[in-house]
Amino acid sequence: MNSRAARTHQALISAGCDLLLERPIDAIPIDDVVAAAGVAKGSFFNHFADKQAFAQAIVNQIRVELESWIAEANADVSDPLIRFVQGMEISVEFALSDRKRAEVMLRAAPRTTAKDHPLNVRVNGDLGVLVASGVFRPEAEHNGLIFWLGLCQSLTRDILERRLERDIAAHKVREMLILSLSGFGVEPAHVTELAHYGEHAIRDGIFQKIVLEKKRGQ
Amino acid sequence: MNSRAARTHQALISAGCDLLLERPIDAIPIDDVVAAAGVAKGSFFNHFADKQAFAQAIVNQIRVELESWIAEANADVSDPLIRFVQGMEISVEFALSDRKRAEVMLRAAPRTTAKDHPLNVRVNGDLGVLVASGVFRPEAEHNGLIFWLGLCQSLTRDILERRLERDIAAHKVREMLILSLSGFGVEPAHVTELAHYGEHAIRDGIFQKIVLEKKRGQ
DNA sequence: TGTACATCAGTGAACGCGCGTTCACTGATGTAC
DNA sequence: TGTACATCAGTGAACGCGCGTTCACTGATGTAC
Repeated sequence: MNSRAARTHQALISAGCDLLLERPIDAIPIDDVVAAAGVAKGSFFNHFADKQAFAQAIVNQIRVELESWIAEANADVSDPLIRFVQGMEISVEFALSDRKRAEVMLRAAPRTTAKDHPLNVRVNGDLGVLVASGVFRPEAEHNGLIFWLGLCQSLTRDILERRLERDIAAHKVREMLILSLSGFGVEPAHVTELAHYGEHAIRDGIFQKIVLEKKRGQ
Repeated sequence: MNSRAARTHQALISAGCDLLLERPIDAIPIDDVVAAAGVAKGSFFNHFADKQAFAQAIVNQIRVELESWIAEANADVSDPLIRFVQGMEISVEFALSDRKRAEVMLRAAPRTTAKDHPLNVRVNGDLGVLVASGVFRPEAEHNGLIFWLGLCQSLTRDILERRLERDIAAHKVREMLILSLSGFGVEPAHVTELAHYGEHAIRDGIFQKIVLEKKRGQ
């Protein structure tokens, strides 16, 4: 795809993303998309088979980005518990530094609880290790994923809905980590340490670089 | 409203509910609704101003039902912790005995985390009492609601998505209660007791009567 | 580097149909006497 | 209880417009020589 085509393609995706913030895809006429993107109506069909494929493409692009962020943040981390916790932190960073995309993704693809969903398979593996090694209590083995995903999603939604500041969000991450890691049965001293670390990771924006780099790179 | 009108009204709502299981409201032509309800197209507009009002009416009816179930189950319960836990159990019972409505509600109205949402205000009050009395750890005060709602919703979604049997769901409730109540800081012996009670409440369907009574009463 | 040609994306007017909404008419239900 | 009338919901054909999709044409980009 040459650069002109790439520009048009991205303009449509971006415009679609903006519009998806306000209303569902079925309530968005293609006229509105092309007007916002500044291209002719016919161009839309050079790039997407139909409106559904368009919506799919938008959500896919976001999902792939999020996956790549998580992969990058966890690239050189060997402790499964740190990887586990960083998943929450990346999600929160996503909500803070790329609000529009985060909101569109949360709305369009309510996170499935399936263990074999691409976003979950890594998390679930780490969870198994943590139970096997006795860091997490045995009850976490089968339902830990549902537990964890539910509260990560709830936390992210709260940050997005209430447009929370970074500092407030950081504090919230600390408390959520205390509640959830205690629930998993992690030893209290370790919980405090991880929660403290998590709060500062968000407050200091240590994952911000990852998110913004990828955002610019497109 | 006379009985003929009431019948038509309910036929439309029921048909709409069935169709909402498969696709979003914008993808459902009114022709399909009236065909499924067995009434003429014009009747639709005797009852609803437009399609959006129709969707709203469906979700409202479900929300009111769920609220009344929770109110009924908690009517003569004075212990805030029991009320709290029973909220999860009613949600699960809802998913088990009235799958269609539960699924439509979960899809249409992703539960907000707002403290003043009608469904949340009672829960949040109980939470405050539990923190003040030292049953829950202090970190639960501001973020306990998000934590709790997130995992209740995640649990319900899992049961609906995977069409879980009652026994499996009951076991899941037990484990989720262990994880979450431990997270809140409830004393271990009490956690075990509540989780055990919760599992049997679902397995024996003690809230089923409430749900089915209201369902039939309409 | 310049020219000629092929390819590929962009353009926007036109089409047409799906679907929301209306409305004049019919038939049922409720009420007055 | 029966009759006459008013009210109210049901009916479905007809309308019309919003919007998805097409297409013939234009202009830009890339390539061969």
